[in-house]
Amino acid sequence: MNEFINQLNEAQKQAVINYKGPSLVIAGAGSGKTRVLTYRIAHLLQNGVKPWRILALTFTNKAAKEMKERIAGLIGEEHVRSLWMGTFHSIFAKFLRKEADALGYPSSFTIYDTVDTKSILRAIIKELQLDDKIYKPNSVYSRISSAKNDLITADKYEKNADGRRTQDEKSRKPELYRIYKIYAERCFRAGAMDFDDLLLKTNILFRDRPEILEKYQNKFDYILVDEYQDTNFSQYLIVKKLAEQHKNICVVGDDAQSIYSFRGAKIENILKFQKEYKNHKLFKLEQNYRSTKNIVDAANSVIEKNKDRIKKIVFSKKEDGDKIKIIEALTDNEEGFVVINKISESVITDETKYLNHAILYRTNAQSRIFEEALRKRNIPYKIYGGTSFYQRKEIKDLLAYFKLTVNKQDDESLKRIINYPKRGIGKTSIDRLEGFARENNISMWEAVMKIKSVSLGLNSRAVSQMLTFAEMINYFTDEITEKDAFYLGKEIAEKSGLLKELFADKAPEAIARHENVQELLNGIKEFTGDAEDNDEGKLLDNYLESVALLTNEDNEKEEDKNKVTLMTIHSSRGLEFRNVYIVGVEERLFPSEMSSYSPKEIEEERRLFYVAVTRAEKELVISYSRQRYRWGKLNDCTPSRFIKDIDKKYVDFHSGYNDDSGDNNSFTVERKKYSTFSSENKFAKKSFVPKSNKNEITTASVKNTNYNRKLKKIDNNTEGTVADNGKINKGTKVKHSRFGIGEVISIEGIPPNTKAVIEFKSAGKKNLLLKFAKLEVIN
DNA sequence: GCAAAGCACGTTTTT
DNA sequence: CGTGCTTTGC
Repeated sequence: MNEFINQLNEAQKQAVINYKGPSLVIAGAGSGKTRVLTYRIAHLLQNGVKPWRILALTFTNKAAKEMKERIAGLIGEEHVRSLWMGTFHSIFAKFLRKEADALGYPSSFTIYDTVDTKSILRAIIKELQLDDKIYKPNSVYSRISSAKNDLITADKYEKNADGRRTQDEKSRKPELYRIYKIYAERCFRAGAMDFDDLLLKTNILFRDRPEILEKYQNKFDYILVDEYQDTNFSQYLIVKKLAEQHKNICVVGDDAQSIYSFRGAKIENILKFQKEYKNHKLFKLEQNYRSTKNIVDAANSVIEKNKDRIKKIVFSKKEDGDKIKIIEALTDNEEGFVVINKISESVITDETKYLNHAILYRTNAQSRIFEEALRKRNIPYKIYGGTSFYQRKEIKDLLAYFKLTVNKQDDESLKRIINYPKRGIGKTSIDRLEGFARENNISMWEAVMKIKSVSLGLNSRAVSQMLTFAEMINYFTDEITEKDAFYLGKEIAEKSGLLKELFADKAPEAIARHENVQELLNGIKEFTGDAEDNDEGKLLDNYLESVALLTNEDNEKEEDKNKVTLMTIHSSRGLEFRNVYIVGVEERLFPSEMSSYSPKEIEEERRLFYVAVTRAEKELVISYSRQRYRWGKLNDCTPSRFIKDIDKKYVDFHSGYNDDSGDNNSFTVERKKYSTFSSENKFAKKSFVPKSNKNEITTASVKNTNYNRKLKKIDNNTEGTVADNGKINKGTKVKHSRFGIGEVISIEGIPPNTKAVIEFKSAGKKNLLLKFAKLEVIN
């Protein structure tokens, strides 16, 4: 009947065409899970189901976007537009705005991210005069988050409904429930919800307002959930309630790839689906289309060590392929060089392109070393994760202006910007304002409105500045419906003085910040498109809605295409690369030290390792180091137990790790190569880079990490002071305006970013960039 | 009220 | 080792 259905194997096909009633699709790694989901939706649409009657829930924006594109490719874009497809958080945020009234919230409620939440918690802990060494904001946060995900409200928590208070008392945090209570009240009063609230409040809404639940039950004929093994209790219950009416629910997932229990995901949800829906259909996708036999079999041999799992046999019909290479390095730096050399070799021999390579690590902190090594070799790369663009100070500042403009109750935003840029409103003034607001149960904004009629002992300048500030925000608010998001956003950036502040500052980091703000404005421009001034859905509040739940850049840029990928294993799930390098595979790092006490958590770490292994199509390299810096201290490391979990017949040892493997020579070779390159470094082997545009390659990928931000600083200022590099070599005696006299110990990097390590007589060892350091050569 | 300097703390993983 | 927060000194 339908052409595209014939592209599927039998199991996939069955999972696509049996769309009535509840179905469980267990999808092994690389077995075409997304394919089944997208074809199933396309099939539904072709059978006359209206797109707006389909709800498809994912965990990432990226997954939703990709699926939309693929469905559009199958049956045309017009069908896709009105699909309800998105993350749990974004879809239910939309519903909550519509139904906000029923919960006593404004429909323009603010969404707090983790950083906002933590800073509020920190403030509450302080107010309650609790010891923040015992009540660490991080652990308090995760405690509250976990309660919310289990649908324990602050009231229930106080009543000790599920024994949480007892637990807290045992761990000497008896006051936790009070923090939760105050936090919840404060959010409510500020008209704000955090991530977990978006799900919790949806549940409360469905519980307390049956007629609203019924409306949404009737709204959707078909419900699909991706990565079902990652749902927490709150999400599980939302899905269950929504599906009650029609029971056309299809959940897709893989218990072997469940890696988010730390944030409340319940692997049981997928395990108990079969009991819960008696007449369900079960589909198992077991053929892996991604990887060679060796890789698939090796992965199987690892996951077999886990007890908790649904039995399935993932298999590949591809060639056997190369064995997995295990590489030992002596230091973390060497690990970086060895891995980057491998990539370089593969690309030079024309076997692969940069985009075929991915470096996967357990923690974001590990990325730095690989960035450095890549940069030294002028290899283009992109980093995912780390501090998101939207969490940068300057971005949060501007967004705070937007938020306050839309929602005046938002105290957090007000505090953030009332004196930024500087208006002469000091900390004491703000504290008093806040104290007054709390005492009178009003928002800080309302307190400003009353500031003239009460005496808080503030100086008159602070008072008048506060009023001017409020006037400005009011002016912005008046414009919301008049101007589109881009126009108003730009106006706010200018009139607030924020752009000016950054522009006036010639410090390199201020320039980078200025550019970031410009980049945000570009993003708004893109959002607004070519819309006329007050088109529906193109206003500032609409933009805020769309941006609140974006964590990482979802828009891959054209220039980012041919680059080596660096990311955590968590964010790699669902992706595939020809060559994969799993790095830092050491005890206490992977598995993480924090999970090493509980067998359950070790199993989760093993699943994580399984995810990493199954990302590779053809070549897989696993590396570990014997020594590694941690918190500035050098530590000895041992290879991870997971390496031993792989059946030996799939593995090639390139190191002395395994004494009986016999061949230690190849590793010696690796190490020699590394030292050769590192010493020749200053001659910059540019021929390795396809287009020789120097450091711009890395500049283009400037995005996330702080390290990257520094790169950006440097590249922005190439016209700064450039020292005469030619004269400065190893051994040269130099004089620095601040550090005094010293001697150059070593030089590295490629001009104009040549770096020197200099030992100063009084100031000690310093790492300096020659183009910035005004050095005087002395004889 | 503001800048510079000192110090504590952190590393899981993310919507 | 870095970052960001708090304290200190003008």
